[in-house]
Amino acid sequence: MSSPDGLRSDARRNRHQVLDAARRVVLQHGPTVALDEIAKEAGVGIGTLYRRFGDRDGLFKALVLDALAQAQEAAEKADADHEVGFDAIEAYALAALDLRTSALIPMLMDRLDLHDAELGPQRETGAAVLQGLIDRAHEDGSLPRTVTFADLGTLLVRLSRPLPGAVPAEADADLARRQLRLALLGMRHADESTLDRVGMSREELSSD
Amino acid sequence: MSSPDGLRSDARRNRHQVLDAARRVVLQHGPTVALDEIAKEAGVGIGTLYRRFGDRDGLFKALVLDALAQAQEAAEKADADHEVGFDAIEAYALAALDLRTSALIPMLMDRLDLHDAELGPQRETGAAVLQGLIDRAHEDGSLPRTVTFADLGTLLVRLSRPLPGAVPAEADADLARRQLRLALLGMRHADESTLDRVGMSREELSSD
DNA sequence: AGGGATACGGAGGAATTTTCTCCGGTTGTT
DNA sequence: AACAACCGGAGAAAATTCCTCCGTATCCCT
Repeated sequence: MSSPDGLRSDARRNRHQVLDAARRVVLQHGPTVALDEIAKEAGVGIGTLYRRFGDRDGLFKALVLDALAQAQEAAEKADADHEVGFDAIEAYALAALDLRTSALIPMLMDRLDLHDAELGPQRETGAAVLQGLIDRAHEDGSLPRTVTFADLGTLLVRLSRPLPGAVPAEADADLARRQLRLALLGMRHADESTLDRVGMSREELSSD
Repeated sequence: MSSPDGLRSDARRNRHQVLDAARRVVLQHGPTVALDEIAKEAGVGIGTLYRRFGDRDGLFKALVLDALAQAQEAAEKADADHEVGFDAIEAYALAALDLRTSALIPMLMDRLDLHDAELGPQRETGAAVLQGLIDRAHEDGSLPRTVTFADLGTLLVRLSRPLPGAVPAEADADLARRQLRLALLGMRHADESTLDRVGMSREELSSD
């Protein structure tokens, strides 16, 4: 037991494979997919999945925690690396697209306990970081104030979901990046003829 | 029996309600939803659904045929109404967003028989009309040649899918329209710094 | 308004799918 | 080498979904 998590090396490897497979499969088929499907995609027996995660909700919680941590790391890096607010947003958005976190979380929303002691705060922090990037870009004038959290957040959700049908992952990712670039270009130059009013805030998006 | 389809008035009304409900529910939950779910959303007994459509594939075929016809009508109107190619595309895209046809068809793809005598040609024609709009916009210079069928088509797919999670339909549609406007603005002004190469053609998208 | 044809809802048994435990065998660690 | 940790997946139990059938309701024509 040379590792901090107390897992044997094969167990740790399998754990990661399951988490990776779960991300792909859930994004593709939604939160009701059979767990066997995930195990198969991970190249692992179904018993291994249950042993490691307990049940469906346990797996999903681990999945979201993992994804949130990666996204937050990307956001902090983007924030630190770029002087201009808009450039930080662009860097973060491209990274988030690869992780696909933005789509994963709302897809699992109704199966997740948002008052969970770990999940709640982590999720709150995750959203706050993007909000921070947007505020900065508003303030330095690199992003029009009509473009808001809801616009950017849900754009990432839409672009992060795999296309329905049998589209190769490579083509899908390539198209998503192109579409992100186009939308960002649009955002940068949006005036009142493009968007006739200010978009929704973070609060409006989740409550209303 | 005063009607051409030989249906009684209540039967025809129910048929439409089922088709409408199916569109919403399939977009939200994918092609494997329980048919009971669709019947419930339509406010109709499960027996009525089976009586009218035979089975799942029968329902889906009718659904796609219906959606394709509406989309084609919208495309032809957009084509006729606008002098500039780009404007026609914009008009069509906004209409298609309301219909959500673009997402529906790929979602049902693997359950559909594309060699079906009705489905095949109708689908072919549907795609050809959008291709025609794009060609026109390329030729009159209102759309950069780096932006292709795959870019526009899959953008519409992504924007047409309802957001995952419990987002009210009204907010979802509003966000989708904003995002479409932003992306179109980006497309209009895309140069080689935004898109470094030409996108995929219709053939490349479906085969590769 | 009456009568026949058409259509409706949904209960419930059959069929399918999904869950999740258990244990004989394997692999990693010391 | 020896022990503990881990693995795969068969298969019984549970849950879900399908889809027919029939007593009742609605429509449409005369």
